[in-house]
Amino acid sequence: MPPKSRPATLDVESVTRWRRRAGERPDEILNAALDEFLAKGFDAARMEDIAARAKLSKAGVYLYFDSKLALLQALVDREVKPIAHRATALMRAGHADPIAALRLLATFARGTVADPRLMAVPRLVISIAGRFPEIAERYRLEVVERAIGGLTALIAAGIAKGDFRAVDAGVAARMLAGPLILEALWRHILGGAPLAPDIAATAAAQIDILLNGLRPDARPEPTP
Amino acid sequence: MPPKSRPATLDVESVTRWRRRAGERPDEILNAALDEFLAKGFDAARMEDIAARAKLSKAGVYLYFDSKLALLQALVDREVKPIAHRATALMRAGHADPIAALRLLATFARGTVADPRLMAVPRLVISIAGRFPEIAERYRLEVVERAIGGLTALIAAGIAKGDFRAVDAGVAARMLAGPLILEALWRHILGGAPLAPDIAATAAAQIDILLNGLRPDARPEPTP
DNA sequence: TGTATATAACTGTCCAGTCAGTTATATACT
DNA sequence: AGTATATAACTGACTGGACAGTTATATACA
Repeated sequence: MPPKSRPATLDVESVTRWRRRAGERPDEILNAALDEFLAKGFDAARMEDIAARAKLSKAGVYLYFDSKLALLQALVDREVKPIAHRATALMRAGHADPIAALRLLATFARGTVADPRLMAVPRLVISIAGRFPEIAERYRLEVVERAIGGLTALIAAGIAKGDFRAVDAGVAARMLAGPLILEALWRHILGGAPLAPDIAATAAAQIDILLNGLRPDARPEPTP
Repeated sequence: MPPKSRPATLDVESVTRWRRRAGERPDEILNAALDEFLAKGFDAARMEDIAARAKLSKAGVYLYFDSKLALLQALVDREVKPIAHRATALMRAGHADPIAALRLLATFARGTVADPRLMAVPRLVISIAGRFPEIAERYRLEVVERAIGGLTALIAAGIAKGDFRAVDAGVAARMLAGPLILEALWRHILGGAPLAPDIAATAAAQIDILLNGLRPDARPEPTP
């Protein structure tokens, strides 16, 4: 070993120390921020801890993001785009056979909702919604509104096609989505054990009730 | 102007200034705290502002509550007790005629969910759940778990009585409750316009689909 | 006079954001 | 190739303000 005066740790790390070009940094910082925000909440999360998690100094974070709030906004933006597209595409593809599409969706969506990693940003958005209504609204418009809208369109297509009787498509859509939201709230926010451990069975049970409720030959409830 | 050194406001208020006995204070402070917590979030809410809203000095608040966190806990406690009782009682009463009870519940619950005042504490709990899991868990156990449990029991009673076919009662319960949670999340947390402006009609549409789905003569979906 | 109720003023700590300076990589020039 | 210069990536140390919680003091009333 050459008689270098540098500390040993530097020798070990020095190979990769500056090789990392800036391109990857923002994402690393955002991941760190998400973890800290979820663990401590937006206000209680410290920029220094976020930086440390991203293996950076606090000042380093400010080279990429103007402020703590900018970090939050970038975080939501990053997740919003892909989800919205995926959801709408999936549902548009199902218009040909709405019944099959609903069956597929119910299982697929339940799997999504059970995954803590995928639920991280929604959780964050909900927790900060009171303080930053613009962020919450953006999320609602880009994600929730699209999802419910697509689902409603799918059921409306089923009604037009004669697969379902003429119920309020929006209400039916929310009878599919609502229980999923409830499950997500329960598990990931209120910290409960899964309400429905068997994803496939639960999805099947739900779709069974829903499809029977939508059946063309069912007689509508008399409104007393 | 008389050469009094006291500020004028004191003279005006002094008549009633000390008359207020301690009994009412805690509630006033809790109401003020709830408002501030909802407006700014738990961390950003300032004890001084809470005190001012309750027409007290900051130190005054500390005569009744030990800390900011104690305020939060007291707030949740205050709301938890009555709600849990009311909900279970309502549902137990309906076991004789589950169908009628579900119809009633759907409309009643939709009205509840539409009321911002009643949704204030749930909103707060959700927003702080990440930071204070014990509070969230307590709320889940005392309120959400009881509500879902009662609803499930009601539907199970309907199945036993022959009003409904033998579906998974828990799933059916969540198909009633889920859309309500979705509506609440939408309106009160994500700041959307009401998804369903006409409460009665929406409740009717939902119960129509659900009851048809539960009908004893419906044929169960084949699970492919 | 004593006790309960209240407050103004204070203290100690915490942390977002800044800045002056350092180290690694890239480029220009010989 | 080697050396000088520029610039990108990064950091340690600091500041200024905010705010939870405390203390010393005042008022009301029995």
